[in-house]
Amino acid sequence: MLDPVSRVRRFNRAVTSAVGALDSSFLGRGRPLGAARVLNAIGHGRSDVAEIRDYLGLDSGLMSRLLRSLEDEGLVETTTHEDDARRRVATLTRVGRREFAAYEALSNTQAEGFLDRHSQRDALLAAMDMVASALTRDRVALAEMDPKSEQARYCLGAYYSELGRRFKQGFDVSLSRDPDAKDMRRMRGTFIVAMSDTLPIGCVGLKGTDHGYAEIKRLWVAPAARGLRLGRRLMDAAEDAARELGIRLLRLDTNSALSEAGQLYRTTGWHEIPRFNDDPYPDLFFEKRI
Amino acid sequence: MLDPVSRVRRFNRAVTSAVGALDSSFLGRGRPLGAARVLNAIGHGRSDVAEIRDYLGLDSGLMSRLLRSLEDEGLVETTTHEDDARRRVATLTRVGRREFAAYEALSNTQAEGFLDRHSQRDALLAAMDMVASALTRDRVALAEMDPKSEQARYCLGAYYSELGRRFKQGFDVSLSRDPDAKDMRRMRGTFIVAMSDTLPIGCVGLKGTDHGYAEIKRLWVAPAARGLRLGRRLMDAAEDAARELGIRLLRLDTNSALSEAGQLYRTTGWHEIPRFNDDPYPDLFFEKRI
DNA sequence: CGCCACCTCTGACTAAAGTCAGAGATATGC
DNA sequence: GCATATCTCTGACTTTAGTCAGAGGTGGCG
Repeated sequence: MLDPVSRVRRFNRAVTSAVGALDSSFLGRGRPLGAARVLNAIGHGRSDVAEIRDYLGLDSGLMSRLLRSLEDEGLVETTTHEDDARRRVATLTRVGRREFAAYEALSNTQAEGFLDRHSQRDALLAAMDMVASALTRDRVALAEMDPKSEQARYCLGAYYSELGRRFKQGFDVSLSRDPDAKDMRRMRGTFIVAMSDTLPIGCVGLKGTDHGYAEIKRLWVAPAARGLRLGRRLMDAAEDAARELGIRLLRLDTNSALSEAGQLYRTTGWHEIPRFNDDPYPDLFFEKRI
Repeated sequence: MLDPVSRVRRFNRAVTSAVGALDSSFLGRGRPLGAARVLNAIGHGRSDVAEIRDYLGLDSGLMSRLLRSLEDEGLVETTTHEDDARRRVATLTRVGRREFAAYEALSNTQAEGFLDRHSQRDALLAAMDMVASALTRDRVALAEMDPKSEQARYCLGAYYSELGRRFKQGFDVSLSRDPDAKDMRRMRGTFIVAMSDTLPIGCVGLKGTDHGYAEIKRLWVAPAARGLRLGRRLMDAAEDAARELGIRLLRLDTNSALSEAGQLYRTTGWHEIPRFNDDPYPDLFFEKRI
């Protein structure tokens, strides 16, 4: 009843029945689940037939038939791919977009209804983020993004507000040496975001300098994603990028209040060096030759 | 991407694919999912055929055939119900129990594997408890239980350790007026536990006294279950039980550090009264006429 | 150009799940 | 005791999902 494995299994039972309910609400629109899934995949912007097939794990014969049935309903049109006439591209018709919107409304209403009934929304959402991140850990994708992109800005905002919570004296970006976005773009550096499905759950910046080293900046892992060893993955990716750019020496600064980070650096080949900048926030400085 | 509804929907996508994986691991034993589900329902103690059918949401014809196929495999035996010869009762054979154990092992290994890969186990489990409680809130069952039962003792242990965390001076049961179990049993009082599936998520005690009133004691809601308005449900159930027992006046003591509790009492017809005992921990005293 | 790889589609299947009506046995209420 | 309801089971379906082989067109490369 109370051991960890039973708790996981209780969770499994709870979500199995919830998923069942979700599926059957989708059947309410008079279309088999398979066809509904294809329609929704197209609605969410997947247009290449092979990509949809892959995403939904369908056999090519089955996929073809499902697509045909959606065409017969007048929801979908297929054309051949511009660059490769073997491939087909599916798009929603006007009617199809309306039908897709109806599915979206169903999902949104369901989600809102679930949240509205709960009076500790933020805690519940945080728990859902954590579980979802753990369940999809193998599908977390690291991608280089512009440091001004929406995803990157979300990560940085979350990072700053976390520093504000964890530093006794709070945190004010304007007092810190906020790295210039252009130093975290190729070919000077890069900015990497970890995406779990549509949610950014971590980031790291590699900031080029003119002093013979590059700096690691803004390493952040969302609270919901801690425990997935994502910090290490992000650091590895940043180092790989640095090597690609011909960088041989890395430095970083951090604060002893961020104990997990210090722990990570110490166990991955970094060693402490004396202060190398006058930023007021950091009190620990590291270097690594790669 | 970042609004609450998207986060819920990301969670839905994550669990949908996880549930799919869980289902297909069950197919590994060479039996269709329907038959495996029936076998497992029987293994988990559901024996009445109508009850299983209801639980799994199956048509009676389908249920009958699935049961027949399990009988043909030699896994299940059916007999007629003792009290009602129309009903049938299914039990596992020796082979059936072995097969059920294999499914159990599969589930347990899967759950352990999931936990083992995560380095923040406790946080993850707490999150899973919270999500599971929210998803199954309509199936939370309040049941009167003996205050010495395993479930009750679990709740009380969790309650005491939470008081220890929340009171500045900590909490030591032996210093408090720990209610005698026999005062929280019918006909003097009662003890109610809220069960979500197999997990106790809340409790409340009604303690009979010889002073013309009964006391509400040990109101506790698991952190994972907060936001479900379970405190109110438990209090209502305790009041109902008090009425049944002919009790007209209720009292309780609490501590101002437990702000949610105080809030609940004030909004549900209780009013503050002077201290009526010498317990060192409470600093707030309430009364309610029912 | 020829060959091979690749994508999509169709035909021909199977398995699993689910539906529906009705038969047969048994319980329940008047 | 009889009508009616309830439970299980069987037969006869349908729908959905999924598999497999092969046809026919296209792309890429020597």
